[in-house]
Order: sequence, then C-alpha cells, then structure tokens
Amino acid sequence: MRILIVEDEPTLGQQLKTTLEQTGYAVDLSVDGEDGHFMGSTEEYDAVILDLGLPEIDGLTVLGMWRKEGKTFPVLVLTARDSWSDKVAGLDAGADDYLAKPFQTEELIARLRALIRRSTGNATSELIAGKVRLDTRSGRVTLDGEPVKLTAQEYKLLSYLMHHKGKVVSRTELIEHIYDQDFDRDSNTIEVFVTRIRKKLGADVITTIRGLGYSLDDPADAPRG
Amino acid sequence: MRILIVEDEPTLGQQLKTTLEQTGYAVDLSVDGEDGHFMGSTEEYDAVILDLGLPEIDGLTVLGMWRKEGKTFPVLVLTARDSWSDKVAGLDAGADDYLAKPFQTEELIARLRALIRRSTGNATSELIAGKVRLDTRSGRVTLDGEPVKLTAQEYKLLSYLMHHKGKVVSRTELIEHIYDQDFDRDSNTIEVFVTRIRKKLGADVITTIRGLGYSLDDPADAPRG
DNA sequence: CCTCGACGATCAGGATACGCATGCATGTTC
DNA sequence: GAACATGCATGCGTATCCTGATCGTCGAGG
Repeated sequence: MRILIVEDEPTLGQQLKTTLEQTGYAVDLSVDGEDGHFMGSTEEYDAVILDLGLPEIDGLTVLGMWRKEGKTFPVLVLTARDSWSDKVAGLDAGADDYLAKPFQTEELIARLRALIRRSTGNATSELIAGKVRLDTRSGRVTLDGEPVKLTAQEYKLLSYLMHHKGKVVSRTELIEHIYDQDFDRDSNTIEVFVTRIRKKLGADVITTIRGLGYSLDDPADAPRG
Repeated sequence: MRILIVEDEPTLGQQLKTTLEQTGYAVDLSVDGEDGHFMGSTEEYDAVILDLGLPEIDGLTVLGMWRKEGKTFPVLVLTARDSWSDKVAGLDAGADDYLAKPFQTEELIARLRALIRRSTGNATSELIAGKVRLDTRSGRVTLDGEPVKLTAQEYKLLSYLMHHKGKVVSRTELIEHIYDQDFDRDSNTIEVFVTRIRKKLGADVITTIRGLGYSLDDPADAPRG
C-alpha cells in the first residue's frame, strides 16, 4: 500500500513518513500544495494524507482539483483548526475523513487502515483467503492458524493482493503500489517475491495469469455466482 | 437513500430522524441493539448510524455480527467516550467512520454524505452478454458464474467484442485494436483465437458474419424486444 | 438439387516470450 | 560484524502464440 503525505511542516511530515514506513506502507512525502497535487495526479496512491494549512495552494483547493481530475483515492485531511465548519467544508470537498491536530499517531494509523480497507471493499481488518489470514492491525500472517514470518516486502506484496482479492493485478500495478517513486520498473523483483511467498504459504495461494499478472483467489467465494 | 439509526436515547434519536428526513433521507429508528441488528440484517440500507453505548447488546457486537453476515453498508459509529482506543476498536471492527458526542448535526450530515458517496461511487464495470460476464476491473471472465481461464490474447479479443456488443467487427478492426502496429495483416490468428474462445465459452457466443467479420450479441437485447 | 469457389474453422509443430528458480552482491539492522 | 533482507542477473522449462496446411461450410448459379 502506497501513501502520499502532503504536509508543509518538515518535522511532522518526516516523522509521519518514518512511522508509516515502519508500519509497512510505501510513503512519498510532499511539502507544498503544488508539488503534492502533481504527485497525486501522476502517481498511484492507495490513500493520501493532506494538511489543509499549506503555503501557496490551499489544501482544499488541491483536493478539489484531484476530484475534478477523477482521482478517487481516499483522502484523510489534517487540520489544525478545530472548527467544525472547516471539517464540513473538507468532507464536502471530497475528503473521506479528517483528523484535528494534535493527534495520536495510533489514531492516524487506525483511520488510515480503515480508509484503505473501506476503499478496497473489505469489511473487516482481517483479510482471509483460504488457509491464509492477514491481520492488517497486527501485521501478522497465519497459514492454517500457524504464524508465518514474512519480510517487509513480502508482506506488502501479499497485503496488496489480499486487499484486491479476486482481481488480476499486473506487475506494474504491484510495483507502483508497494514501492515509492524512483524504482526500476524493468526488474524481476516482483517475480522473486512471489516465489518467496509461495515457498512460505504454498504454491496455490497466488495464481499466475500469464501475460496479465497475478491474482489471489479465495476458494470460499469461488464459483456458484 | 435509506438510513438506519440505532440509538437508545429517544430524544436524540427522534431528533436525528427528523433532521435527516428533512434532508431527504428515508429513516428507520431503532432503540436497542437486538432490534437494531434485526433491522440491519433484514432491510436494505444505504448507511447506518450506530450508537456504541447501547443497552442489552453492545454496539460493537452488533457491528461485528453484521460484518460476519456479509453486510457491507457503511456504518457511522457514535460514541460518548472520547478515548482514541475506543475509536480504534470501532474502526477495526468494521466501522467506516465515527463521531464523538456531542456533535454538530451539520457535521453528521456531511459525514453521512461522504460515506454514501464513497460506497456508491464504485460503479461496477461489468460487461454482460448472455451467460458470459467480463469484469474489466478485475480482468475476469465467467460463464454461468463459473470462472473461465482465458489467455491474454483471448481476453483482449473477447474484451473488444464485448465493448462493442451487437456491432459487426471486421477482422482488420480486431487486429488493429488487439495488436500494436506492425502486425502481419494477412494472418489468420484472429480466426484461431475465435475458435479457442468458442471452445471455452460455447460456439454461440461469437457470431460469424461471412465476408464482414464477427459480432457478439446479447440475447437479452435481441432484435424485436 | 448439385457443383464449385470462396471463405472460415481447425489442427499441429516450431519459435518465442514469459515466468520461475537460484545464486550472488549490496544494503540494512541489531 | 553477523544475520538477514533485498534486488539483480542468469539459465531453464513451458504455456502461449503464430504459421501454414488441410478440412469444413456456406451460398450462388447452373
């Protein structure tokens, strides 16, 4: 899962970036509205954290531009002001949630998790596909109830696939969503990690669709449509 | 749009109901967890407003039951408590948003709007022709609900035909849209793939119009209504 | 109704691109 | 500095694709 943070205060921004990366997200950080808008328009994000009090361009303006462009990623708005009218304005401008500063980092993470879960159409924080379970809260993965140790990248890859269960995900899409910008797209790392995940969870977990990408299917919601 | 309110405090509940009705929603009001759960399970709602501090059954429990039953309507949780851990628990239990009491009615409405907008925003990009369904988002094809495995080229060909359902598509047109430039036009690959698709999906899916090309028709919108 | 020409369908073999697995060098973490 | 994670390069096996030949079918005209 890849996140964009648009925050003009360098300390807070960098701190958020670090925390989120430790949580298992790929994070890009932008420090002003113009650059932030550009990033959000050109790159693929699963969620955006947007500070309203930006220099140059106002956060709400940026948000409005994205929505006009048809961008649908969920946006979590940060506001220093504690007036509910601002919140209402933010929500109506297309924000999906907001958080007033100062806030607990845990709460930010929980809200982010909920946003991504919701935007990918999942009802709970525990993703299940056959014998494999992935708890987005604890970041744990189990196979037949047995805990499985995954590395950071393996987890990111699996998590993205499980969030998009049943969908055919191209290699490019995977690269765009588990790495932050500046990554060699002509590389076979995705294949390598798919191999490693299969070794740990079984070969049948991830299906290859030749020429298109990969797909993670749940035997439970198979046929019988 | 139809809303369910589960709120044990009669005054607040009734007031909310009135306000939302004036805003243009159809509103059902339930005053305890058990009844609320029943309503949510049996009726069709576009969103639910759920108070956590309920008598009898706890709000979080009700929410958990709905999610287990596969209910996906967006849920806005109301909580009197202002501890972020409760909020985190609520979000992770499957809530889509929460609001701490006391709150401004305007804010509630704005959040509700945002929730519904998001949950209905995902128009299904599914192409249907008779027994065949092709989901462009997930890249999957089903026949009578049974998933069918197509190769990349087969998928491209079928996809193009389904996008132009009912139209007669020439072989040249197919080649131009399936292959990038510079492809031997005097080749019979199209015929080969049509054959393969027919083998997988049935001979009647693709109709041959001799001398002109192919056409994919939906019995549903056949000539003569 | 039959014949014939033209077009489309089908089949099978070889070429190729694709994905898999493994080893190794470089980074990162404790 | 050791253990581990990551990403790149290589060689290999195979599903997939294209080609070309043959077979089948449609439809018009005799």
